[in-house]
Amino acid sequence: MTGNSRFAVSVHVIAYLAYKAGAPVTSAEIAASVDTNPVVIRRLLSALVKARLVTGHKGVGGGFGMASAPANITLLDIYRAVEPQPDHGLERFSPNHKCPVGARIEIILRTAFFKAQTSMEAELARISLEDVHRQIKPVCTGKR
Amino acid sequence: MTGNSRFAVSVHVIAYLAYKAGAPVTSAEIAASVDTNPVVIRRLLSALVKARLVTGHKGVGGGFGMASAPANITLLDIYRAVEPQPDHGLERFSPNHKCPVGARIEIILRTAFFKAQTSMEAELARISLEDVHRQIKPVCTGKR
DNA sequence: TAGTTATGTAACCAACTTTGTTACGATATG
DNA sequence: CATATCGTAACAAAGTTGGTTACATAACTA
Repeated sequence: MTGNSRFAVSVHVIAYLAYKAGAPVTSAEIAASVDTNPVVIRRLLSALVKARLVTGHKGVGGGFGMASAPANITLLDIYRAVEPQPDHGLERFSPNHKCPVGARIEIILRTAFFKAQTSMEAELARISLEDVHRQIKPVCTGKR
Repeated sequence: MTGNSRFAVSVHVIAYLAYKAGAPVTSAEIAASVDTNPVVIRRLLSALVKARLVTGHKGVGGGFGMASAPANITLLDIYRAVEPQPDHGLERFSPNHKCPVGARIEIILRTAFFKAQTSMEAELARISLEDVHRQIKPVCTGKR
């Protein structure tokens, strides 16, 4: 049970917006789909709006909607919008620089983590919201 | 300050063992290099011994040492030894399955996370402890 | 065998993170 | 003006992490 669910929930949220494309969707409605509190959803949507992935409107008849076509949004866009830069534990890692190992290990680890992270992000960039949406649609339309 | 430092510290620990190759090294000595408590080091070493990356001996003249040549150990071996399988937040994510999005999103996310994780691990597998050791050695030997 | 050194691990604590919740102000609609 | 909705602060409960103490176990030395 390590880490947080912000990214997972955010993908769900945007997938829901794509699913309900057109009409504005309230945080309460999305919360019902995710099974959580509307404030949790609004917190994430706040970050997604700042990243220009989503638009939001207050007041009667307000709610949220996609800011662009699903084909133009990747999972990496969502990941970057809601997750801080991972530090892989280097924040709380300050070895003894008087030891040759302690003096050099940080830059070595930074380099390794950067490669690993870059590779992971490239994989997320290969998946678009359209890919996600395509796997949800059939349940509602096809099959009769 | 997200995540933990187990992997980072573990790489430091094994790099230190490689650096001190031959003689057994105590948890207290490693702790001085990492700048933490010996128990923290022994906790990680316990996992590394179980993964057969490291050997340990009790008693006078005891301590830890590498179980194989640095060329035969990759960062992925260390990662798997000390980190649990990441769940990317799916553990605490149980959407409403009555909603078509909630019903399908879990498997979609699982697939995406698996690809991302696999890609990241492949990158860690490309870095051996010998690569790490090579970047530490020069400080102690060369340059005169 | 006694004394010393070192590991193995349990128990506990403080600090931090994460999520859910209440509350309330701001804003848009009609 | 009344209502719906967002935006965000404040707080609590539960879990994670790293540091610390404590002590049992094991191995070496004399």
